[in-house]
Amino acid sequence: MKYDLQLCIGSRLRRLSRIADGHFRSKLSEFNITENQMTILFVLSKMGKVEQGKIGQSLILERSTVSRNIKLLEKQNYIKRTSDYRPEIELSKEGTELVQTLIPLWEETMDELISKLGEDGLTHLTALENSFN
Amino acid sequence: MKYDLQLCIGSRLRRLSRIADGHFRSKLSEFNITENQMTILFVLSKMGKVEQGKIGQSLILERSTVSRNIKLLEKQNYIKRTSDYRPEIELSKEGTELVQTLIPLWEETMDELISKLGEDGLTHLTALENSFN
DNA sequence: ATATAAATGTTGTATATACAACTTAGTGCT
DNA sequence: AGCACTAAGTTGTATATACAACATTTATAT
Repeated sequence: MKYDLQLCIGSRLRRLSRIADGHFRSKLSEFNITENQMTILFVLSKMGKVEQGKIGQSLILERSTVSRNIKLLEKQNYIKRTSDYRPEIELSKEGTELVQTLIPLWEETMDELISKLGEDGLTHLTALENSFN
Repeated sequence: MKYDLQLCIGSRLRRLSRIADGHFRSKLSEFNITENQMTILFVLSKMGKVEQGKIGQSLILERSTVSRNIKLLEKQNYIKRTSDYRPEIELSKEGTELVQTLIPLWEETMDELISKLGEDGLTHLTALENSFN
């Protein structure tokens, strides 16, 4: 055996992502929103009015994942979209307000995680990302 | 804004895990097996005959996830389990053979990923894990 | 020994993700 | 204009995951 099976990079990253998600999710329990949807709202908050496809490009999410999330967010009136086949998406007033509510919670979670990861943690994470690109 | 929204540790780890999974998955296309199931088979290969719950403890997987995967693996005769309420699980002959087939493919993928991550990559990953524990 | 509590397994529900198939729209070529 | 090609959105299917509800088994307390 060249490597120990415990070293599997796939299962380790899956686990890390489950842990991080759990932290964010625990802050979201009172909102009818998932971590992933929060991320999409944040991206929209940054990008303003954009084609749906841009969201996936920005987060490297599959088209279908974006499509379904957009539908869920629209159902809750957090986003508006034009009726084109390739719609343009933007936050609604409610969505903008929700983002303002979520940001402090998100920041708390980031504080929590960064205090766990330590100063170097983010550096390690960035290093991993850079090598994967 | 205390942090840039792009820094979100949750979405970044989700993305890293999607990338790594993609590498493993591309090697598994000819097998009727997922990355996660492969990991479970590998754990069983290490642990021998164990209670189902030990699998989840080892991989930090939810009971329900383990339960469903065990069912899928049993359907393909890769594992055997006792008929108790808390069954003991072990690889079948087919499962053991599959593991032997998968190990070289898994090693190739690990080589690929490690060549991307570089020497320090694994160190970074380990550092992240240690701080999350 | 029996009742209660704790641990574990299963199942239902909802989202996340990948991938394939299909739809629709836009582009370029002739 | 008409046709082929491409890009993007949607939907279906299957697994991954979380969480809740429920079932079963084991442990504990009296």
